[in-house]
Amino acid sequence: MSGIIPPVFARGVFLTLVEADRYTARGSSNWRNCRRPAYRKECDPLEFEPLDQFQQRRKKLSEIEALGHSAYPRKFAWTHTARQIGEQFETRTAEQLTADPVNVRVAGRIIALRPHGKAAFAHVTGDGVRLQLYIKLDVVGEQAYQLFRLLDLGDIIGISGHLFRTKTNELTVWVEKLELLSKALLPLPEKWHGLADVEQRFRRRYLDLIVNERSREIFIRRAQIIREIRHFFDSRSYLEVETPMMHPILGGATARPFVTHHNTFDMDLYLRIAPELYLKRLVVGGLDRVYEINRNFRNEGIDAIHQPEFTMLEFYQAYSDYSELMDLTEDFFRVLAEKICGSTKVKFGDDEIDFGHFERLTMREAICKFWPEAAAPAPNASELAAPGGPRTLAERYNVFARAHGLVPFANVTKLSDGELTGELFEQVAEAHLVQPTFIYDFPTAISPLSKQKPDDPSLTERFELFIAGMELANGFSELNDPFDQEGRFRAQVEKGDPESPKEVDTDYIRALSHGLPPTAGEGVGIDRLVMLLTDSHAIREVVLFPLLRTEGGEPAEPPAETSGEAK
RNA sequence: AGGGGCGUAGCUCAGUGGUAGAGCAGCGGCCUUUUAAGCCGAAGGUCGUGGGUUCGAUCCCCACCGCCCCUACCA
Repeated sequence: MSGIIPPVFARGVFLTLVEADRYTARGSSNWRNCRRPAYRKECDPLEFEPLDQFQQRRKKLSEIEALGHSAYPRKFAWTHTARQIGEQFETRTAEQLTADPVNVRVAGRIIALRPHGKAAFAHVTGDGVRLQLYIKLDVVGEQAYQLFRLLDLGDIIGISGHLFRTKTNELTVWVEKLELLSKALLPLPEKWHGLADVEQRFRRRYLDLIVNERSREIFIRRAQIIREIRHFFDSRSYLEVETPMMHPILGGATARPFVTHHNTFDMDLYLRIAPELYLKRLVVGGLDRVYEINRNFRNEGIDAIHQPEFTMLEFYQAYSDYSELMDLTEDFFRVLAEKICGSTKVKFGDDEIDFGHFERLTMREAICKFWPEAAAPAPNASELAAPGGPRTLAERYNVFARAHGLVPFANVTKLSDGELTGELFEQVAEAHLVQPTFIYDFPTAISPLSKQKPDDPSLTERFELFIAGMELANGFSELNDPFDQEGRFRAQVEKGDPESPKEVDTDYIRALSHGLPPTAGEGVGIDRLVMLLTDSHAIREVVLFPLLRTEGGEPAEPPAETSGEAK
């Protein structure tokens, strides 16, 4: 999105540039192509801070062209990456490298320069690995050495040469030929401390990735995790599918949506808050096992474990119920931990998460188990199950909360027993669930899409998996009775909350009326899973470009259609 | 949304009610096995933005912008 220099114009500058102001000539219709941040009032010539260094490097670029080198050549035929050189030749001794020379062509970004007059050392990175180069005037020749002198930290170069070992025994390329592959007009962050400012790390993620190895590793590992997820489900005969991200009717979760608009249909659409209802339509359609790795959008708060757009895995399997899914989920997490981290025991902050052992507690058991001592007496499960029991306990909890400066429940009288049970669980138990724990048998009142338990209609066959105090997964035996489903949808609409659906998704009810097999389905928060497996404690560390407010203070203007013709 | 913290050179950070400092990067010079290379020299700043108090504000006060933390919201 940064400025694009029209080639003709750029060429003219490179050939004629002596003073910087030649370059800043404006008014050319070519500038119509110049995309700039919306908060900038006019289309300035391509220039960025630090201006002195930007201009300095631009000057060098024109000098490089004057030497006859292409500024931005098309390609470079490499034989090895920096990583491959390390992997393949690290064991070769200096004698072996002399006796049996290894020739390489390798490309990378310059990250360190140590010139010594007529020779120099440099480090480049390629594929995340550092590689040292040694460049000597009397080896590469006057012309190439002149080019080398015009290079800066951040430039991308390609070299050819052979491997040798220096006095300090570092595997190094003895450079014979050198070419510039891309000039960096802006400097890299400081070489010892890198880019530490969190805001800048997210806004300029490209710099973060160059400079902070941990950041790079997180996203490589994230990709491995996604790959293993696909492997896990593909090998179990699941079909990967893609369902719409723009929904005419809200559904599949309780959340506040983003709204967008389709012009031709003149139709408002919601960005999906969950793919659930579409995936179950597919099971109706005979795709008995489906999964989708999907982006969801929820217009809600942002904190260490919430982003407005986040990635979920959802999968559905016909002829199963939630207890089978809990077993599958244990396998899933254990396999991922082993494959990604090499062990079922994974360090997460001060904790060691053991993916080899999962606890299972009903929601009512969890409330009883973690009931605060100061709010004694602890309830028992039958107290929670009794009509009005959760309300009595919520009131008891509120007495305790007010006495201890905690936030009491606001709407004890308005909420149902089921809703209060959910609230109690969240307040009392959730934060304690560090080791993998399934909480199961959720109240029906907070589970509009799950099937009730045969022996207790106040509860559903639903579970959530908690690890490190975070909700990681949510699964249930899918409600497939269309009459029951319609009734629960209507109840949601009648509630009229901002998070509730505004209308009943009758097509989904119609789909159920064609017959959904007994099906179990589950969603897994991929961002949170990546957090766990990379020891990251903020979701934005595992999302490449987390949402930040627009830089520059002024709200971004929509791009004007006529801006190109305005002059 | 409420409370707290932060914003100083491109980067990482010091600092003070009296016109601002270091290291790295950059610039000029020296240097043919260094690796935080070294040595010499010069430069670089509307101290987030806008108001106010003051003889004088980067510092004190207010508002705004952005980021972080806590709380709230959040299946």
